[in-house]
Amino acid sequence: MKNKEIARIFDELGDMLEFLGENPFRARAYKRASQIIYGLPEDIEKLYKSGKLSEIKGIGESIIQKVGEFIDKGKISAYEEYRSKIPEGLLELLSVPYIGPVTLRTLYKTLHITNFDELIKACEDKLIRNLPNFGPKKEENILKGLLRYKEQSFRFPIGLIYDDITKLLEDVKNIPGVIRAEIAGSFRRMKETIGDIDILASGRNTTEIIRDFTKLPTIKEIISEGETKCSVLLLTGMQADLRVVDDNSFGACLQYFTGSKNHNVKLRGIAKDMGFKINEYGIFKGDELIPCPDESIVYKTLGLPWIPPEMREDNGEIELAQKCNLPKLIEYNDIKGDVHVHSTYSDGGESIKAMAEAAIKKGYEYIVITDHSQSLKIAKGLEIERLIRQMEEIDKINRELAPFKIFKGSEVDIKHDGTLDYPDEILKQLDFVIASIHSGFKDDEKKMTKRILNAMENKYVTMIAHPTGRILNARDPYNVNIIEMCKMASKTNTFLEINAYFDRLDLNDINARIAKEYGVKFCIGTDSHNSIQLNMMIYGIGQARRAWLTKSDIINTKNLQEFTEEIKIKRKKF
DNA sequence: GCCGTTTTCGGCCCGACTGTTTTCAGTCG
Ligand SMILES: Nc1nc2c(ncn2[C@H]2C[C@H](O)[C@@H](COP(=O)(O)OP(=O)(O)OP(=O)(O)O)O2)c(=O)[nH]1
Ligand SMILES: [Mg+2]
Ligand SMILES: [Mg+2]
Ligand SMILES: [Zn+2]
Repeated sequence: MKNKEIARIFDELGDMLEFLGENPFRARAYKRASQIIYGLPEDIEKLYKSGKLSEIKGIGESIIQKVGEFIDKGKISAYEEYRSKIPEGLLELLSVPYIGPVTLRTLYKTLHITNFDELIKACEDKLIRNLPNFGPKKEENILKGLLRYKEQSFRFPIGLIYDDITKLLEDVKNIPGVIRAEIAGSFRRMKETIGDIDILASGRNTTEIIRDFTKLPTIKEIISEGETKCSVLLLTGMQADLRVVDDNSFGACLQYFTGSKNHNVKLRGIAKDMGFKINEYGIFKGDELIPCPDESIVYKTLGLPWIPPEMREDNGEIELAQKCNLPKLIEYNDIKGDVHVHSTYSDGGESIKAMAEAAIKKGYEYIVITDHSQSLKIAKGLEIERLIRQMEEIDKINRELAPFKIFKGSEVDIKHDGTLDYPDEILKQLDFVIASIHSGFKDDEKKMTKRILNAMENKYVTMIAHPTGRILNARDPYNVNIIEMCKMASKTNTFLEINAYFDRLDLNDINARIAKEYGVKFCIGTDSHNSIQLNMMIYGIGQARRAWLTKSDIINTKNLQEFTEEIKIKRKKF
């Protein structure tokens, strides 16, 4: 799929136009198109060839022509033209705090800065302060921005900072005068990675609340501080934004601060057309303020149902809300069991029984124990004899823990030659067989896709785990053809996993939404290697909600009896 | 560049904080 590649080009085209000082709305149109294409629940090439691209709002004649050019020739001439005019590496500086298109243009035109190192040097040589409309503060800020950018330009996986964020929220709630407080931003939308922490609080004396916040011991540096908001750097290097409003505005401000930006822009545009104005303080009809203590009032005033935060990406959710057609998303308490759990038999840290007891504490009815298979030696993969002994132990524990049920499973390696790591006579004895890739990540698309399709064509393979293999901030997805994988999953009744492990989240939101279009059914598994990790389930559910999945799309929302039947279906139909 | 049962031209979300601007532009949320 060329979606990502094309999206990246349009995003850069947007940057180029901003840098060149073109009409900012034109630049924004490219960025908008980039985001639409990135989040497209289909293959852009297919849409282009069937003429359906023009039906998408925000994609017009010029963009379609460029998409066509890229698909046919692998190049976009207008883009190449701009690229030859702008030094490589220059636009990267737009990601540096305090540097926007105007600043960058001045730096380039006057000091001929073209990259990170030259800009650092210019700051150190105190060349910046003398430029027109610049000064010593600006110079100092740019240097700080450069260092911050160098130190930490990546985004945090949501699971990695979940506890820190909830702790910070408690700190805010404990500030005297705070009435209500909530986490907003990408965290509330359950995005897989989080750029910064956004917290909203309500209270009367906003200035004092903000001052108290800046004195918290977890705060390293204040970036900005005013009467309604402040930005700080935490000791962890993360940025946190606090917004404080009167309690009557809490709902409107939560709506604003939850975003996404594109969702807000779309919503505000609709409000405007209807004769309203929305901002973070409320919704206005002329001069009259309609107070919004509750977020749903904002939506209700526009004749819309409340939209779950996970859907607020302007990916079509507002149109659906207008038709009162929002899906009923899977809820965080819908999960009845975990389908991807390791034990000390392979590389897990706790016994089967300990994992089962932790699952019982979470209110689950079942888990599937899925230790690694024999060829995965680094993870203590199970030889066949050990696997058989494990099955016997599971039988024994099941007698003790009934009616809770431990299913016999395995995470069977799809070997480099495309075969599975256990023979069928063994697989058929297992209740739930996971197949997954742990080697040969560099295979080309044809080979990698064939390996995975082969696995799905095995009668006994219940699910493909972490289907694209990506690791957040560490490894790109391997070259699997998502569409072919989805088609085969659907055809063979093989489930695809939404792996909830904090740095996998695989399938991700976009791919899961694509998979649903092809009729795929899912399980959410945590890939837990100890009992605390069972709690990562929420991140997987978050991605499922972001993919608009409902309870019926996800097999491990079924109760024990139904689940027992569901995992037999593929074998019966084969 | 995109869009339109109020428009095919003239709009495109709205506001806070900072710095050097003596009245507001730039960046960011
Ligand atoms: N109306 C409006 N709201 C915005 C704009 N920019 C940001 N917001 C709102 C919506 C965002 O979700 C929220 C927090 O801004 P952030 O920059 O922190 O973005 P967000 O948390 O969505 O993503 P992140 O993970 O931090 O990159 O503020 C804007 O240009 N207009
Ligand atoms: Mg944020
Ligand atoms: Mg923020
Ligand atoms: Zn695993």
